[in-house]
This record gives sequence, C-alpha cells and structure tokens, in this order.
Amino acid sequence: MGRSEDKLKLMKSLEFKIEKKIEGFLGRAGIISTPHGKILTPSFVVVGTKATVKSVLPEDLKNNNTGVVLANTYHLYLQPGDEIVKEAGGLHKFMNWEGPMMTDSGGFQVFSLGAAYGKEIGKVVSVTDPSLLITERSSAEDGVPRLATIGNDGVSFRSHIDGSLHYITPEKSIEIQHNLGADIIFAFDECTSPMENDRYQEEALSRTHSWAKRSLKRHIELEHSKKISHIPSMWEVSHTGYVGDFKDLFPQALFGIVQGGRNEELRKKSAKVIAEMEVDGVGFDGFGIGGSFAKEDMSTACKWVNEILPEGKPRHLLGIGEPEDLFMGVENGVDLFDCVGPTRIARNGSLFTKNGKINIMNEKFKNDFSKIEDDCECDTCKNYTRAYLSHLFRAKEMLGATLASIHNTYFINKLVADMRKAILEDKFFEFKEEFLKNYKS
RNA sequence: GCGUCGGUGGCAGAGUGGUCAAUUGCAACUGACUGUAAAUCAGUCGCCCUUAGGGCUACGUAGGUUCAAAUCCUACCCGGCGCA
Repeated sequence: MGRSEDKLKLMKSLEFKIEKKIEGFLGRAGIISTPHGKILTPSFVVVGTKATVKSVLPEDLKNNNTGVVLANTYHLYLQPGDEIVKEAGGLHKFMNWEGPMMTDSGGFQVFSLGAAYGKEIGKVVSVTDPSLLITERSSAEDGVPRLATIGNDGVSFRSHIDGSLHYITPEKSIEIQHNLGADIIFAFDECTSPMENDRYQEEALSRTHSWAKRSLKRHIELEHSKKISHIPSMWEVSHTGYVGDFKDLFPQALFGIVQGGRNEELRKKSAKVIAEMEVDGVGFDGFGIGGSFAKEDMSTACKWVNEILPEGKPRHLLGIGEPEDLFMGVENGVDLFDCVGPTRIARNGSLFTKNGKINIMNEKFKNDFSKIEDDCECDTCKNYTRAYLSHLFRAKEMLGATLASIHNTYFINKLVADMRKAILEDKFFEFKEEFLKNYKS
C-alpha cells in the first residue's frame, strides 16, 4: 500500500461540508459525515461522561433530536476500563447509541481534578476579579490537595473513586480513545484555570502543543494499524455521504485543541500552531477550542481563534452551552458545542423555557398544572405538568431527573437546530434577537 | 387511683440556673450550576426595625424562688410506661 493511499484512508474518517455562511461573519451551517451518521451543524453535543447521559435512555435522546454524544476518556478508563468497552465492541454497542459519538481526552480533568479541585472555580468566570489571579505558580501549597499533578510528559491522576494512582500521557489518552471507539476523539491537552497568569498560560500552552503533536502521531499510528474492509472513494463520500462499511473497525477522526486562556496573543498563536500541525503530512480533522474564559471575552476569544483555523474543518467549543453562549459561538464560527449544563441543571431542578430558566422546586409550581412550555413538543411536555415535576423533585423521585433532562436536551437541541435553519434562511440575527429578547425577559 | 418518666421552634430531637432566639437532622423558602469529583452545593428559616446592631415575644398552662429560669419549686393539664 502506497503512501498516498494511506493518507486517503486517514482522511475518510470525517467529511465536513459547509452549506451556508452568515454573510460577513465567521458563522456557518454545515454537515459533518461520520461512520455513524451525519451531524447537522451547528449542533449541540449531549454529554454522556460515563457512557450514559445521566438518567436518560438512548431512545429518548433519539426522540430528542440529539445528534452527538460525548463520553469521557478519564472516567471510562477508570470505570469500567477501556479494555472492557473495546471487548463490548466499542462505545456505540456498549451503551446502545447508534449515532455519532465523541470522546473527550481527559484534558478537562487535568483542570477539574487539578487546579480546580476543592475550589469553587469553573471554566467560565463571570466577573473579572484580579484578586483571584494566581500571581505565581502555587504548586500545591494552597492547602487543598489535588488529584491531578501535571508533568511535561503527562499527568498523574489520583482516582477520585478509589484513590489509586494513574499516569496518563497523550499517547495513553489516544490509545484509550481508540479502545473506546468514538467517531471523533480529542488530543490530550491541559485545560488551564481562568485564574492562572499569562506566564503559566504560556508554559501550559507549549505543553499542550507538544502533547497535541504526540497525540496526532499516536493516532496516525493506530489508524494505520486498522484493517478496513472497504475504503470508499472520494466520489462516494462526497456524493452519498457514505464513508465506509467498517463493521466494528471504522476510522476515527482526531480534533486538536486550541488553548491560551484569555490571552489574545497566546490564543492566536495556539490556533496557528494547531491548525498547521502535521505528522507525516496529516493534520487534525477538526479543532476544539478549550480552556477557560471570562464570560465577557468569550466571543472575542472565539473570533481570534476561528479567524485563523481553516474554514473547511469543523470547530468545537468545548464545554460551553448556555443559550446566550451558543448564539455567540455560532456567530463566531463554532460548529459544535458540548456542555453538561442542560443535563446537570435538569437534575438539580432547573428547566429551560423560552422566557428563561425556571426552578421547578419553587413554591409556585406546586399546583401549576400547565406544561413546562405549552408549545414544546418534547415527550415531557407532551405528557406531564409542572406540578407533577415539582412533586417528583420534592419527593426525590428519580423520574424527575429523567423528565427534566429530556426537556432540557430537547430545548437545547431545538435551539441549535433553529439557529441552523435561520442561517440557511438568512435570518440568523433576527432569530437571535427575538430569542434573546424573550429569554432574558 | 397510685407510682414513675416525660412535655422544647412545622416534625424529630439536643440543651438541664447566666455565654440560648435555643446544637443537629428533616421539612420549608431562595439561589447557584458551562469538555460531569455533582439526583449536587450554598444561603435563609420566631416577630419587628433599613445593615452594624437594637427591640419584643417564646421551651405544656398558671404561679413562685433568684440579680438571672427552657433549665429549680408548687399546682394543674396532657402523653408514655408500671402496679392496682
């Protein structure tokens, strides 16, 4: 098999077609083809960390118009173990989700179990408070022991489940992700805290870049080792969307991750480095935008990065998913979003409505026999009332979490689908204005 | 009927002369949640005054002892248990 054929094989893991752009902006509507089906972009990726979207059946996700599910490398490596998932035939079979899947690399856990462990910091800070900035590297003497310790070669994790010690390198993360078998996987990166200073961000960024290269290299090696029965031609892919009859073994796409915190120079540098990165002439299939932001400058950060990333490949804004943020991201050229928000707040009793979030546990809903939203067509709204959900949550009945999660994921999926429709009809900004006017009222 | 133990804020249940408007849990009320350490976490929770703080009313009921009582004494009411 010749060199060019090898390259061809690797490219087939994913196709991205842009259907329409928002005139004068970076935003666009497109279609990503994967071995497990198409993703209509912009698209919301529902998070199913441990190979399950908490409290929701895959059938319900399908009814919800869920396009993609994202599972997690670190969590599945610890439990049940990636070898078990491989033995099961991969994530799709293991969890009974036939649609497109992604896995995160564990890079976020470098942050959540590291710098953020035991503290009240999220990846998005809403207030720019300089006093929170870490002026110099505070290793571990801030009093709170971390479960993740970063080295240049990899990260030591202390399992949050049983305390056992694990070492994850970029190569290891990619190997795990190949065992898990999602359609799209991510390079191992260091998600930094928004409180870190520029000096540390720069240091972390060069680490992320070197890890990206190592991830890409290992990924390509593993892709080459796959025996694929039929390699579709370019014509087949572009005209039918058909990307192959791969049975249990299909090609996986690798996304590189741009970091750089809130620093413009670092963000731009990272976008350039990741965009141009190649191993044996092969680059990333798409890009993740990771790390931390201040709410206020999230849109400029997306813009800096997406102006540099190649237009023809999909971009995924990692871990972002509040309605306002989705508009911001789409407008600035983001194709994919994932976020635990819709499902987590659902389990905690918050529900999306077009007039803003409501907390179903509030007293006023005890005898409110209307639907969460009159015109919502999700299975929850079709069949249940606010009063019933209020009761389920008060009684701590687990069906409450299920019904709330179904509604919230439906709501977000529909929101993004409506954005897509608006882009195709040249009405993105009208839609945005109308939606946000109601949502913020 | 006699004896005995007990009656504390919506509930359960600490406290047993001053630091008690009263530990704690539950319930209730409100808020948070952005690549899931999360069916979690935080705040409020007698009444009044705008916060600091201050005032008022409260630990079955009514009296009493004391500078001071949820805490001690007396009577009564109510409940558990034991004996008749």
